[in-house]
Amino acid sequence: MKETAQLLREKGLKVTPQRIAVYNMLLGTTAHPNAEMIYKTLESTNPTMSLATVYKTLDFFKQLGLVQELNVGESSSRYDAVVRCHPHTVCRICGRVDDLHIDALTEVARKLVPDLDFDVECEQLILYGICKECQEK
Amino acid sequence: MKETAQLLREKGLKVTPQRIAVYNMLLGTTAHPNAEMIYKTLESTNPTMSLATVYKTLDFFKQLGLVQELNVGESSSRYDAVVRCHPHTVCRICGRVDDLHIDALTEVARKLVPDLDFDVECEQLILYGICKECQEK
DNA sequence: CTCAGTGCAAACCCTTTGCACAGGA
DNA sequence: TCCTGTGCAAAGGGTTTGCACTGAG
Repeated sequence: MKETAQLLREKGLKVTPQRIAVYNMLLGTTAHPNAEMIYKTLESTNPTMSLATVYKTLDFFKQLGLVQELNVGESSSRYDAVVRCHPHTVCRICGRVDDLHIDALTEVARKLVPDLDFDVECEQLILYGICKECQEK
Repeated sequence: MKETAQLLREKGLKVTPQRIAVYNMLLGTTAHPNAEMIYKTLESTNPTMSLATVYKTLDFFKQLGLVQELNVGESSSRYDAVVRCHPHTVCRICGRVDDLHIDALTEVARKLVPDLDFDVECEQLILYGICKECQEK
């Protein structure tokens, strides 16, 4: 994708096939993959890609604010190209992680917080439970 | 503490000095320590205690619902003897983790959720930001 | 041409596991 | 006594690092 290359270039970064591949992969999914999943997905199209590069690239994007790291209690981190704070649901049966597009939660959290002696930069809401598919089984 | 021993006994568990020590340590702190911190704290009073036992004990308590595992994005998990779902603040400067006793947040989250095809069992809200002490520096 | 990015393997950290011994019930 | 819990050391999984090579600018 051309846009990704341009985005990186604008930020003054070197544009490499690996970086483009990782970022595009994240843009094209809502599955909140971890490094391993990203690596496996890109393996076929980018045969020389290494897992270490995936980690380095993700870390790099994170510093730049292009990518968000998400920790839902698993052993490995998941990644999201949507960097705006937003709530997630995590199914404890199948493990799927979904976005919740309910701004109200974030707004309420923000309103209740000013009384605290705490300067909130980002609020992370995770709902643990059972997803629709797993309920039906 | 006698209560801890009794609590364990009621649940039909063996009462060992290690289990009592770990549970009491968690009851007596609001610092949300990780396994390493618990181990270091107990080292002086329980010289034979091993880190592996701390892990095993914490895992055991978790299964029993006596302790809650908390993941705030660090490499290691933190633990809390308060098992009721409640929000936390995490300072990105000093790393301290504090409890937030604002039920309203949880209630709002619950109210907004029924429309979803998702059966929520526990909502976890983490506010990332800067604590009072770190703001003052 | 230069220097940052990549790929590999080794190192690293946190956590779990296997196994013999110790100590609660 | 019996069996579970403990402690040690080794293994395990995810992530990071060191270093020589590659390739983008």
